[in-house]
Amino acid sequence: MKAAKRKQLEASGWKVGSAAEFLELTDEEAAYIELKLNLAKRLKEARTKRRLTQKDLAVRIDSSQSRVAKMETGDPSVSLDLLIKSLLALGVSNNDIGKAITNNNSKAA
Amino acid sequence: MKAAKRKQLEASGWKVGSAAEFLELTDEEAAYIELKLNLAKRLKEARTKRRLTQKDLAVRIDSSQSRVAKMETGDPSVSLDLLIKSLLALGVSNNDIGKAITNNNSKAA
DNA sequence: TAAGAATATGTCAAATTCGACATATGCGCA
DNA sequence: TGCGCATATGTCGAATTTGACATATTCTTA
Repeated sequence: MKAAKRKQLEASGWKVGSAAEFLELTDEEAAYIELKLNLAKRLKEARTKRRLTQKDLAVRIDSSQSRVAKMETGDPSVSLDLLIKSLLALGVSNNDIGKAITNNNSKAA
Repeated sequence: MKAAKRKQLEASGWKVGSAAEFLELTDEEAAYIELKLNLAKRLKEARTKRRLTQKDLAVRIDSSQSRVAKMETGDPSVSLDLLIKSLLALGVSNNDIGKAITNNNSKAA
């Protein structure tokens, strides 16, 4: 795994105890995190495009600002369920959600 | 909402108390269910293609046959997290997961 | 049709994720 | 600099999802 990706993950709330521990991520775990971060990014885009604050969105989905913040940083404590339900609440279609997952900035799939 | 879709949802484990209650599904709820059923379908495809039983898959993902069955029928008690982690465990890529969500058999998005 | 294998359904205590709250950090701008 | 607003982080009891188990149903195939 590349250092750049590690940085991305760390910056996104994934606590990495040690380099060794980090490198023990299986492909499956890495794919899961990547998928989650793609959705997180799409959520932030959708929200800011609509000029809503995290608090605004939180009210819409009966949640809290802190949970929205965690969603957008891909915090391990948030589920894909909540992320996807939030995207739907913002009017993002299933098609666009699928595209957000498919659109990987990385080189390989 | 069309009767055909209602049938599909009922056949997939979504208990519908009454027609009236059913019709109160918001677009958002309908989209969520559709997305989940798309993943459920893809999971069953991936598993059967690999000639695994539900029990086989359950062992791989440290779960149980009954939960795999619920995943494949789109049972309300299973999260998108579990569904997606199971797909990844079968070697399905993020790209293919995105496509499974995007590939809607329905007319509109 | 009978028997066995695979899948589906219902329930429950344990584990995880939730919203809420407090509080910290960042980010303009007067 | 200091103030106001937006976002991030840590924690907690409540709510939801979990694997496991029992059991029912469906599918094969002999």
